[in-house]
Amino acid sequence: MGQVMDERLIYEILSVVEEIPAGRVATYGQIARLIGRERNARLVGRALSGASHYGDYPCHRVVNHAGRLAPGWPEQRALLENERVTFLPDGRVDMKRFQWDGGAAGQEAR
DNA sequence: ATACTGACTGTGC
DNA sequence: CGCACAGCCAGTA
Repeated sequence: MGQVMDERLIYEILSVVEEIPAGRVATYGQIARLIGRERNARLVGRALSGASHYGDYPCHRVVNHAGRLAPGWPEQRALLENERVTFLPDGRVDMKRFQWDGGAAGQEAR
């Protein structure tokens, strides 16, 4: 079957996603930068759209830089709330509080 | 091959 | 910080 982008890329992305701690969220660009593809943030989203096909990954902890959740996946909000992630009245995640440090240790949620 | 779309981001105001 | 616009990459028509 065919197409799916390089499995290597999928593996790198999922490898990072798997590292996201519960109660925290990461942005597509953040993940893209960690795998050396900062300009491929959109590709990360596309890859995650089929991540479930590769196994169980906390792809619900990945949101865009605005804290907006993935369209067509309202269930994502419940998954995050279940991890103590609070939402703003606008329906966005409070990135200031829940954005993952992404490897830059030293930062912790208060 | 070109055009449009999308789980995106950065910059300017 | 919020809105508008441009840039970017891959898939689909």
